[in-house]
Amino acid sequence: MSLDAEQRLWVVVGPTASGKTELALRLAEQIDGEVVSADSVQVYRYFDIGSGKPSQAELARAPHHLIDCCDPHESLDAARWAELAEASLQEIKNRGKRPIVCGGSFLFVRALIYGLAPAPPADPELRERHRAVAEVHGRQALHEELERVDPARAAELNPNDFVRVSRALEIFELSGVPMSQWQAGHGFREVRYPARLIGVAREREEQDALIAARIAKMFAAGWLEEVATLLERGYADTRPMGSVGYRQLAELLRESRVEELRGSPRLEETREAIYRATRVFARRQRTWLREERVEWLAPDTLPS
RNA sequence: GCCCAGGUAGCUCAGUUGGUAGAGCAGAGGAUUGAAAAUCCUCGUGUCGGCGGUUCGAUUCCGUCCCUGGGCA
Repeated sequence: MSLDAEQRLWVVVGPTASGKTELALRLAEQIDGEVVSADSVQVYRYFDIGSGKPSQAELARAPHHLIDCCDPHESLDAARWAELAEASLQEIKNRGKRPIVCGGSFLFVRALIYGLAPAPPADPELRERHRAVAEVHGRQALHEELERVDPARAAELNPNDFVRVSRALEIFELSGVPMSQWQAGHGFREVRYPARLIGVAREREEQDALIAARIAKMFAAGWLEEVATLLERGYADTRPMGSVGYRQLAELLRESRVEELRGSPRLEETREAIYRATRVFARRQRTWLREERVEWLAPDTLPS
């Protein structure tokens, strides 16, 4: 192991179901490390099965951080996650251990490694206002508003991309400074944590098969029942309920009860839809990773 | 066997008053600076079921055959 590798922050990346958890655990065991999860759904308590949280047995193999760290109503965002992750890194170092970041939420990973532009944080009231404007006047109207205050950012965004248009407006309304200006001063140029990105290389077909197997396992483990319980407990409108799989199951459970769904064709259709949505998600993850320099390891091997 | 409704993109379907056709989903690629498992963008030639006929020209009209539903026997 080179000195350089020792000093850098190890980050296990890769598309969903590619084997990140196992690789991270084996690394942790090898170097006596602790795992910091970079997963936008696993941070939420109670969303256990469908988010693919590590099992009890896996959790026992190494200490884990940022799993179950917040309530589903809290809506943890990338900036807040990065703060928590930094705190975890510090804590681990103080203990004389080594952290291994592991996860598939790459904006989170980027926010940790490079930080985000120091623009103002999200404001729920403004977002609600933007939503209302878009509803009444259309997304175009919101984009036109952005064109007036931040033409540079407006030019980069498609008017339909409500989420980003709203965020750009929000930044200007809160700070009086256009988002494009905040970005120009930041640009992901400064590396705060030099990182070594590692992933498990998979053929496309193998990857699809792993996704299918994983979904089958989740249903066998009682995913449908988990979602039904979460809905009963009032988590219908939370962030994680909008994630892949939870979203589809929640919709299904809006009109049907668990008992009538078990083994039904409708459940089978939903399972198919979840499989497809997961593959689409994995594709988007692959797009993120193309940008980064990642060491792709053959399955069941460890980095040198 | 007869009657009715269909057979159009991998799937579900729209459409062409006759000038060889387009949506959604799927699939592929891309973007991504506090919603990120979110959000958004780009990419559509397919014997328009087969064979004949009418026509300058048929996926469209006519005939016939095949297939799939449904009804009557």
